[in-house]
Amino acid sequence: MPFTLATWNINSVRLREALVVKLMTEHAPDILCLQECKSPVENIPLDQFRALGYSHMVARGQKGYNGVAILSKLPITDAGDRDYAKLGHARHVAARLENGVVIHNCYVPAGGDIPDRAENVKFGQKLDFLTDMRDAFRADRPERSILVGDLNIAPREDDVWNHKALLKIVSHTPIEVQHLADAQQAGDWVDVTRQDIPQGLLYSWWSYRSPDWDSADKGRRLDHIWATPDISSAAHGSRILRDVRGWDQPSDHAPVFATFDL
Amino acid sequence: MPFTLATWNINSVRLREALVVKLMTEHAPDILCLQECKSPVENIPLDQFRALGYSHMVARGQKGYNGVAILSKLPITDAGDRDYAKLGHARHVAARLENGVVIHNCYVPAGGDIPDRAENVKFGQKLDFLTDMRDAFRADRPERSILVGDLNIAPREDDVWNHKALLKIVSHTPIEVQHLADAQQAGDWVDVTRQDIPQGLLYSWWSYRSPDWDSADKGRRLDHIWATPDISSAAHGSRILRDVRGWDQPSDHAPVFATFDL
DNA sequence: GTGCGATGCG
DNA sequence: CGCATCGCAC
Repeated sequence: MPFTLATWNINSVRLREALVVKLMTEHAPDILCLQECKSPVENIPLDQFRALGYSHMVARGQKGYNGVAILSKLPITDAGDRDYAKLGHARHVAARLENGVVIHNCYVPAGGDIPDRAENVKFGQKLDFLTDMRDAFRADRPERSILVGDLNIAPREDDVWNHKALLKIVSHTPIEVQHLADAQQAGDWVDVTRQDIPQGLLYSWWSYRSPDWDSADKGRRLDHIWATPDISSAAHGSRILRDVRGWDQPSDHAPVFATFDL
Repeated sequence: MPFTLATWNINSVRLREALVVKLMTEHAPDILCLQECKSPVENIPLDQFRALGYSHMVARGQKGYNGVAILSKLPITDAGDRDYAKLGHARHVAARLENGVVIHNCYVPAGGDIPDRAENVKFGQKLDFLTDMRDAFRADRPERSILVGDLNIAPREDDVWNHKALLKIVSHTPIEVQHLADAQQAGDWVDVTRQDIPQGLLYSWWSYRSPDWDSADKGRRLDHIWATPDISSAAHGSRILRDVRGWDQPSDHAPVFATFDL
């Protein structure tokens, strides 16, 4: 049975409940992974999502920051969470489908403004988070797994609007890109989006600070869908719903989609 | 030339710009006096009001608190402000019409919760504000003048939903009512609203805290229109637009109207 | 630019 | 309850 999966940094699930409903109604992914819910789990407006067929949720939350949720039309069970870098944040949760496939929903720390762990503890935490991810995948090699989320890193030159200009900007520095690559390699993860769309500029995030985000198009691909090699060939149909960034009172992230024939 | 005047505590003129526009469009007072603008004067959205014919404004503002504005279709000139009780707040401004009539727009301090100046400095400031008003009217007896605003006192038994229950509640305590009466008497001010509507319960404010404000109807008449005796007989047509309290995202105050044939 | 918490004020 | 400020995060 094929299923479609989406990942979306929603930047407050309560404030943007209507946008989640709109995405569910108009695009109907079978599984929707959200980041930055900024809400305790009990305050996520689950009833509205349930009414649209999303009967299952596995989530972790905290009061005003972070928070990840997996909403699903298909039955899922809670597969636990990881506190990478021991930050005490709600930045990871996993769910298991009935076919055994495990979905990891991640929200990697943004890392602050200064790309130097000596000057900026947040940047160190970001690197540590990725290192802990790497070590976890090394220790327990994932199988039949999908990893999605806001990884807050644009790894490739064509994942940013200006590679040279962003080399010193957090999200595209070589050290971050290397840490992400190490984690990816440790799990043997296949970048599904780039498997489907190997060429060309591709973004999933545009800053709020530029009102003309669409014409200026200074984007970055921070949101990712990965899969382990045993199921990566089942993936297809990747796309980023850029239009969603233009909806009313939008998130600064656009949802990323992929379909798996499993 | 008759003119209609309204007073309205707007509780943020920027947030409720659309409601001001709606009142201007649907009820079109010639002069609209606002209190609790909560905005520096330069941030009041004057252009929108100008487009509806309100070409003149006389206002005083501060950053997040207080603030009074007189918007007018008729030409007005700035007639100064008073810092009663020396609070350094934007709680009074006056404007002069071409016929010489002076309009005072006042926002009397709310006075806190405890009706005791020994325990609550805000209550003392409220009384001092009224005493300073009284002394100013004694020293310079107003003529051909109108005084409007949120006076934060419901003077009469039928200005509150329960006289007995509110005798110890700030806004209806005997000492406040006496201070207001002293200020009124010092200027020989005529309560225009009660001149027109001498009998019956009359409110202009319903707390945000009760969701069923309309059915519970626990209101108070805190907003007033007064006039000096030389022009008070020209006043008629007083009304309080209770419906406005039921508009979307409303102020907790309803506008009070009167017409002057001058 | 946008949202959240805490706090002051009404 | 609702609005404003502030500091913080992204």
